[in-house]
Amino acid sequence: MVNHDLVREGDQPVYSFVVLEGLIGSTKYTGEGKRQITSFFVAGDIPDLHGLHLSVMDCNFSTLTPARVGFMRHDALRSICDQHPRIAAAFWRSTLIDAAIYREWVTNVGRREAYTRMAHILCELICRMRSVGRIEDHVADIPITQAALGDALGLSTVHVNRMLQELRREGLIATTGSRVHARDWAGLKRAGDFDTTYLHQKTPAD
Amino acid sequence: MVNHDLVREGDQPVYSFVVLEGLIGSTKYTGEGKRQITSFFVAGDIPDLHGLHLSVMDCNFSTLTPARVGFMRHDALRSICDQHPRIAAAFWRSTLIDAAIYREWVTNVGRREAYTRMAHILCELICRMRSVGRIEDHVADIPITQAALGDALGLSTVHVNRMLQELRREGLIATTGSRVHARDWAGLKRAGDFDTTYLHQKTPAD
DNA sequence: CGTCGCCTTGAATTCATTCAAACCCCGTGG
DNA sequence: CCACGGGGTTTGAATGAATTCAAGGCGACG
Repeated sequence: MVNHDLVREGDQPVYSFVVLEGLIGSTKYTGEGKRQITSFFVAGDIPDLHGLHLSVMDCNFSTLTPARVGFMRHDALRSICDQHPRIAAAFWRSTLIDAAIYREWVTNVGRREAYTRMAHILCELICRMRSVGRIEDHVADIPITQAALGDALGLSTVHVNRMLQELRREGLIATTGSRVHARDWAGLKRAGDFDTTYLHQKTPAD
Repeated sequence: MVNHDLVREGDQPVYSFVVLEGLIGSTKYTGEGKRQITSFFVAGDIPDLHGLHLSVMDCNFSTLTPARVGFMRHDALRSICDQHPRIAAAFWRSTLIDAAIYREWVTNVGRREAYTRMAHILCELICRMRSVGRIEDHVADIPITQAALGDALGLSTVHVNRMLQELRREGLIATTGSRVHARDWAGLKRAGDFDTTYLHQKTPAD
């Protein structure tokens, strides 16, 4: 159920999919076999809309937690786009926000140190889950492994573990099982050098 | 002329622009003031098409070398898109390729070590310049500073310098002034763990 | 009750940064 | 014509952040 590839690099899919439940990641592998998660996708997102206009996949989409998705044929999507330019524009916009998130990830991985990076990604996850109603009282249910977090942050599992400990020690988060509780949201944002602008949320859930 | 911001984070521009000459970078700054270049744009590219559908800029666009650009009003572009769905689709496709490049950059910065990372970015630059006819005999004229390369790779200037030296020592590249010569293209691609797929070039210039 | 996956811990190592200084090329002005 | 600066490159040494390796613990599940 977890780490299941829905689409693979090199594929030429005729379907896109929408996330109904769980967490999906777009992933790439280096020649050395190291995995990088390049973005998360939460309920409501359509991760691989780019397949509509790019014939060959340049990344994989895998489940990071148990998940449910719904598939949609490309030809159906295309005819919807042709007939309803507003929807086409909305799809386009959605892919542009994905790109904005990728940009932020490059910055996060390239220029922030591990502790800040960790806090930042938690902020993003919480914001995005909140905007689709998956957060209650700053508590997010994210049954993602520390290894996966490492793949998203470009860090080793061991170091992810230490950074999480430090965030707990600082009183910024608490974890019980798969739940992450943002105990000090303002502090977490500060620690993560986090600014929601890049998410382009209509209601800046903050 | 260099390091000139054409557009700034937070702006709500009414123009997009096309690169006519030179190298443009999309950049972001962390709270600590560190710069990350999240992508390059070469002649023919339209870097900030996303401004068409996202009202506020989440990154800057700066010149990395002396450059010439041409501006285009958003309302003009929008009416072109409305009247010519084929052009709209081409624009959309172009932004999707940008996103694919961002994904690769996340991977490059997150999971490849400095030497490989450096080789990889040179491969990308050379491929993209070649596809728009800016390369003769594997020689690229890229008057970009090592500091800028560092900002693109998430590395310090000093380390960029050392990695370039190593690439020279291995006989993969030669540099004279601002010219980079890929002396051993196959070797450089191997060293950079480089696969052109993500560039989605129609004529895989390789 | 044993096993498997995931989390945690410590110590040694490595990769990359930082700091500081020297160098080089090139354009400018005395 | 040469001294002067300035931006960019190069070098070495010391430091630091994160990885790797290896082992142990913890909890869920068959």
